[in-house]
Amino acid sequence: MSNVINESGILAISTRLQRLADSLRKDGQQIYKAHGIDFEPKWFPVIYTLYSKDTMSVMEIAAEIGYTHPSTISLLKELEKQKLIRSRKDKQDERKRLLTLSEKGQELVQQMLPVWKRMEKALTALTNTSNNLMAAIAEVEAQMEVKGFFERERGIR
Amino acid sequence: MSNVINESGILAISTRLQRLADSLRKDGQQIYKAHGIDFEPKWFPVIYTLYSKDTMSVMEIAAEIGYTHPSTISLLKELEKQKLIRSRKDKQDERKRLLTLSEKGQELVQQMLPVWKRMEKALTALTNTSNNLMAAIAEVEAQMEVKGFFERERGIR
DNA sequence: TAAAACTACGTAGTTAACTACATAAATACA
DNA sequence: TGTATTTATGTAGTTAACTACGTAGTTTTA
Repeated sequence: MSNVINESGILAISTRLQRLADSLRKDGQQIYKAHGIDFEPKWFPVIYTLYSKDTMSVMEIAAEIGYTHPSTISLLKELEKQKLIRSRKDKQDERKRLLTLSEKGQELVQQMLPVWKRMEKALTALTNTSNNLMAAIAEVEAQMEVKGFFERERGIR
Repeated sequence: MSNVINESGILAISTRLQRLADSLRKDGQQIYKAHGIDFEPKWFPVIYTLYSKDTMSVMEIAAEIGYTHPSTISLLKELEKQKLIRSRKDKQDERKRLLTLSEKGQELVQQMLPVWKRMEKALTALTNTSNNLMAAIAEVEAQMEVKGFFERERGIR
């Protein structure tokens, strides 16, 4: 599979990253299902953020999970439909909408905590090879902060 | 940025991979534009494959680049619209459609070759940290072949 | 203190992949 | 040899992110 793409090497890195992300997300979906939990992997960043921080506005959540606010809003809509979160207007600033986990959301998190532990173990086993994937991602993210791909290419003599 | 997601660690790995893939693809777009080249990063796998193998059918290309055939077909459509590739029916097997680079496509590849070299250098500089990202991806892909995320989670005691 | 600028949120439409299903040609087999 | 199966391609609709743009509060400033 993918002989030419492997040969073309690093130029196809974005394709490879995408593919890996996809298959991990799909397996995640299957795992929740296998545990009888009605939860989508894409909801994790929002739910985990609200579990950690209790109450946040739309923009704060978006910044925290690193998504744009429209993407965040559509996730929040789904989560409200699932009754996993609740929202109310901020009395101090009427522009803001404050989000919290609902009772159902908190119960679901409690139910998921042991599954998250198992997933962590499985992912650690999967990715703890001689070049550690999580570490590599963090390192590349740091390199990008210093100087992005675009700037680097421009600087090649 | 993304404090809670970094804390939640490996569970958000698919989100992190996705985000990295996205920003590299976007920078890629900018780089082509900066060189006055009318080319989308997503076209790279197909174009590079046809450049290497000369003539291939739809299914062969899909298998080669690791995409589903509908995704491949829609890429091929765009590329035909751009007149970068040409297609003809296979005389031996009337079901098959054979694709090749057009003259314009071959010229564009020649124009892109030096840019690809520069991109390779920039990407190598960006990703060659102590945990090498390309190596890490290859290692994790190999681990997934042995045993996927789903099977591993199921096996946790 | 009214106008300008900014911030928070929302909607519409796009993108780039996917799955599910349909059709036509080629091949296998009863 | 005609029917069933497989293979190659195509279409329709979905998904999960995005950008662009609009509106309504809040804050700054002339």
